[in-house]
Amino acid sequence: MTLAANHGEGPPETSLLLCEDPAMATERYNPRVSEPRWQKAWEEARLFEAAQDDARPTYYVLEMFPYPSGRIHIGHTRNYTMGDVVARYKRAKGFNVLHPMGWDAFGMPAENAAMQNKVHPREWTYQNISVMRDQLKMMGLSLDWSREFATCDVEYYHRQQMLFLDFYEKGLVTRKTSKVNWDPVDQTVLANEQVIDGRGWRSGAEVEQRELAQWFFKITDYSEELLSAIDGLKDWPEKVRLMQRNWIGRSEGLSIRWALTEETAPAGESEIEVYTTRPDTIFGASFMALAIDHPLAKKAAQTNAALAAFIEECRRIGTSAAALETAEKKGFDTGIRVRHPFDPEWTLPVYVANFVLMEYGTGAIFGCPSGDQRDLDFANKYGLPVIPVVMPEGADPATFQITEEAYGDDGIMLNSRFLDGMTNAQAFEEVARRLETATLAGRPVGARKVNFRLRDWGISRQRYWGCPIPMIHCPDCGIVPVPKEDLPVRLPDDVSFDRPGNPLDRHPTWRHVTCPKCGGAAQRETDTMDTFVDSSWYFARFASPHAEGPTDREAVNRWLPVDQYIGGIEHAILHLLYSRFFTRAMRATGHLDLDEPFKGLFTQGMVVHETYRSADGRWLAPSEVRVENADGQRKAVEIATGETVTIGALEKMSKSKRNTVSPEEIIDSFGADTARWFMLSDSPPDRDVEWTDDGAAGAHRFVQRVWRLVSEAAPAIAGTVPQAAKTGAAAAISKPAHKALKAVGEDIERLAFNRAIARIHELVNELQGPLSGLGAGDDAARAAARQAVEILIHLIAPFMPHLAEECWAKIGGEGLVAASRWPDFDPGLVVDNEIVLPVQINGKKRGDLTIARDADQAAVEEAVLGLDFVQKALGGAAPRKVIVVPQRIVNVVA
RNA sequence: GCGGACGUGGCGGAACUGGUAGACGCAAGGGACUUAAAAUCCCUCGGAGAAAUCCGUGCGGGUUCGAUCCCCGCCGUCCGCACCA
Repeated sequence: MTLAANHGEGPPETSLLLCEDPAMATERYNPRVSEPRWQKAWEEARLFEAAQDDARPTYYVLEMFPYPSGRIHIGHTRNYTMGDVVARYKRAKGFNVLHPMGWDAFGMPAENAAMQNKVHPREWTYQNISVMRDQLKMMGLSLDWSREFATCDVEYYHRQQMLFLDFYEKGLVTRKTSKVNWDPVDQTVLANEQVIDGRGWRSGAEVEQRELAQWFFKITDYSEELLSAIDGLKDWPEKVRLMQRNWIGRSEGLSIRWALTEETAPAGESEIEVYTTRPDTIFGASFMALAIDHPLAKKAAQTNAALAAFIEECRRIGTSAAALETAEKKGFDTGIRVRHPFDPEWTLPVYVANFVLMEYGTGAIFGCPSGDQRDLDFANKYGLPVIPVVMPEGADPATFQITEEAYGDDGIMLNSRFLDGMTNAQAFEEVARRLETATLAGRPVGARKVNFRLRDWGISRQRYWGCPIPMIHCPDCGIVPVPKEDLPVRLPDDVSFDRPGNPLDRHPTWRHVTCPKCGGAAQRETDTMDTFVDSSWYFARFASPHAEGPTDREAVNRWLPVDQYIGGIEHAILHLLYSRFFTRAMRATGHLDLDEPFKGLFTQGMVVHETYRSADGRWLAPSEVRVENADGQRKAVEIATGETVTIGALEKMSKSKRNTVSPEEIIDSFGADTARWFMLSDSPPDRDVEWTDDGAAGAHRFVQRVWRLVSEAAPAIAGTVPQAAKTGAAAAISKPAHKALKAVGEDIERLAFNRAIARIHELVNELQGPLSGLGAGDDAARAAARQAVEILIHLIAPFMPHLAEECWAKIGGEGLVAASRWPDFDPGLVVDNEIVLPVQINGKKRGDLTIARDADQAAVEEAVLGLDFVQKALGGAAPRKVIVVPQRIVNVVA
């Protein structure tokens, strides 16, 4: 049955359930009544507001804040539930917890909505926020709403403009003309990170290359630091650390200056500088290749019409990044020749080639066909020499050849004069050493150089709904920053969205200002900032959301770094790298005193759901489908038509595939606790979880089961003083409770929520019997039961906070569970005096041995050899060996 | 092409540092209660076998008293980067 088909019927509301004894009739737990009640109680007690003047140790847990798209998605709720479990647990452990929430509220969907629905982006955004805030509140999240802000609040972007000006003063902002990724549909510039397979990440349109003057943050100033500091991020997933390392892309090589021959050099040119990571292969060089934008290529084209035509053709074909990736490797011989740095008699042709990138290295390469497949293809196409210079160890230099497949691995040098016989690593050093001391025009020919793949961060966006860049263009003074006292630069309200492009550009008055320097007529910068800027420091603003400056330094230093940050893997590079840069830039400008914003990072999996498709190809929502189980086969039927539906793969919930289940539906049917519990059970939090109605129903059964267990035990334990029992029958109550208490705490610390949940299930299974048979006379059992129930309530509280409060009230607990301390386990109760040791014979388990926990090795060995099945296996012979792993296992080798 | 992760019952998964493989949940089957249903409770649930027992963590080897875990070689799935010189 689908969830929505169940909707309405739902679980019985407050029906009375008849138990064996009518006097014990237990009302079903009704989340629809309980959950709002406890949410109100928490809010009134202001339990989740983090105090600045609190001596307890701080703990900052943060989930990536949502974009206010309109409704909370189920993926959000899983993310926030994880953070909430941590927040509630840490609070119970005595930490002063900061767990804030805000809105990543600038961005294009608001403008798209404005264009489609004639609604102002501001109105659309704040309306969405209001809806989504209510939805989040229904989840029972322990958030500090007093710190809430949206990045489109003028109070927030005002401070962001302050930061921009500070960064500018510090030299961390530049304006440069550069080739940018232009999205022709959204009419805006995209960062490299926003181009996926040559297409805009949002519009899906093929991205074009354009030359534009843009504002950049100089993230490359921190390339080395951002890379090396990754080693210190011990509580980050290895996967993310690796992705960041690859993205920064450090390589060590040599830059080499090649002299042009005098007779072929264009006027005023005398050399080409190339960057290589393989200087060892320099004797395998057979051509040079320049990017089409390389200054020398441009110069040569001035006097060479055919070359100019070639460059123009490449530019035309190569306007989109997608085309670049599939384009054939093509080159054009410029006629220019260079001299080999180790042999002035040896000259090489200089080509202009469409595959050389101006943005990386120096925009020029030397081609070594034998060591690089792309160079080999190029050489074969244009009939250039192929000289093998590196061969696998053990190969014969006399016969080793390269024809169709290049050899790019490590090996031994050949055909390389003074390098022959060296390893390529030795040859690298030798070439570097010699070229560093050789000179050309009075300067060294070669220089060791570290290169990075990372580019500066272009932040200009030709959009309205973003943070205005506080700069002014004066015809006389040039670029002039807006004086800080003139901030904020507010977005105008009266804008139109009837055309694509930037409404700020065509606003009648907004852009016209007087120059702060000369007082003359000047123009405002109409670009706004990339929304990734907004999310690069919001975590710092939460520490002091109402501070006059961007941060209150004392507060931010106190709370940061974020102890546990939780979000999707899709932000492994962009958002996290930008935030790491921003933190450093804010340190450099005196806004805080730390390097790394996020101490612990956790990337959670998605919530996925089956997809349903009708015979005529329509996607069907789960609520439109009934799934039946017939002869062990699952069958889906469209409710409206009765037609059979194809059950498709598990996919991320999406509007297009219609495989969504909304948080409201779930809360309506089962309550927030059930949703929270289900989303964290079964699947490990870093993996995807499949939303199934059966699973949700199972979680709800458990909610009711806990409620029944506690409320049925309540009469027997009300007014009883909790007391653990170490011996006797009551120990069967205390021991599992304390063991679970220890294990669940450890599991939450490790974010192993699925394991914690399994442990709680076990505890309930173990308590079921003893608690249902509680006699009035047995004081020890009642005291132990009281304590075990209190422990159980504390264990479920981070996951199912409303149910925990209801249970707590039921047994007459004082105050709120949300405000109470996590109980301490008794170490004496989590170990048993007698243990059951598995006994193996030749590595296979053949039986058990029950023995005192502290029995020494000899005693264990003796007892094992006395066991019937051991003696039988040995057949009277002495064992060859007996391995006793203390408190683990015994292995008898026969 | 480069880099990485993963592969365990019908399903999601557990198994800590090399020490009882399958915890816990879901699904399924059987039973109890009920006029009936729902709810609840009990039992079964990797494969073969009547049982003893044997086999079993993608496949093939290896190390070890002992391997889901470590090593070597394959196969498969997923992810990231990708003309990076």
